Amino acid sequence: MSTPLSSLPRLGDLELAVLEHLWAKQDADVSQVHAAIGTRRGISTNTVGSALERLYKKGLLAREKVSHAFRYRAAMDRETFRARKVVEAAGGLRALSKSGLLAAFVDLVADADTEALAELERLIRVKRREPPP
Amino acid sequence: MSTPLSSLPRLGDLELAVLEHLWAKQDADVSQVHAAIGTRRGISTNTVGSALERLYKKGLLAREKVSHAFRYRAAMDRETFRARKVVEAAGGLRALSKSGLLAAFVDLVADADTEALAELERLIRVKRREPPP
DNA sequence: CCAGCCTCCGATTGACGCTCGGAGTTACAG
DNA sequence: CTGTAACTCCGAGCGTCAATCGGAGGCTGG
Repeated sequence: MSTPLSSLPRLGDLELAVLEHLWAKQDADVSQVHAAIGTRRGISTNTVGSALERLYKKGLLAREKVSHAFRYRAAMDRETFRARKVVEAAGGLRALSKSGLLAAFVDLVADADTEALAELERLIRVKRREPPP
Repeated sequence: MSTPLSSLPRLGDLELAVLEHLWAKQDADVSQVHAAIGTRRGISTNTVGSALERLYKKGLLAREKVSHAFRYRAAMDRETFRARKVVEAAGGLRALSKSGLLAAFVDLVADADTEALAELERLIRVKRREPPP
């Protein structure tokens, strides 16, 4: 097990939107994030700043002082974040492998999209060919 | 798509424990659930009853009057519930199939458990052999 | 018919996100 | 070097939601 997988904190709507923006833009400061998603919501710059700071304290963002303002970026990429969420929702990796959940998961993916199933299979084949570290 | 996927309500700790108990025991009334998980927590029977009722109103439990007390049982099985949670966490089936999420998911499973990966592969092969309905 | 158990409403508490103002700090211009 | 403007962050108020439990009212069984 390479990742300890400390559980992800619960996120609100604004926090999610902010995170999404940073995944798209790579990095941004408070006013840029506010311009992108705060104006549309009619909220103040401070509110956006609070969300950024909350996310930073939760370890989901990294930041760096540039002149007198912080520049924020996501601490993990979007796919890793979502994948962790998925594992959490499943009740942990142990639950994933031991219960019938994998089967239920495959059912869902299959129902949605046959191509996704093929892609999943391909990914696994590639993965299994990798030598275990 | 077989599942309509109306989003699952947020559940608290007690509600989760109650649901877990009902998955294990099939069905139970308030005092049985309280005896099983309420006593350990030092909470009153009423509190457990409230949790049961909340879950019922959320549509996660079904119930049936037996004499003057309700008998509760889970409205969906554990695997279905978790699988829905997983889809929700992924941001919908669409996100699951279209983004790199599948790859990240495979990475996580692979890191944790090589056997799970093999099982996943087997499940997919079986699934792909099935004629699409 | 009535004592007793059960259900369910309502009140309270606590956690947490959203929201923003204001205090304190820092950078840059003049 | 000093003032102004911008930025950070604390704290307070509000809303939501789960947990908790008491009490009112209903239904059962004796």
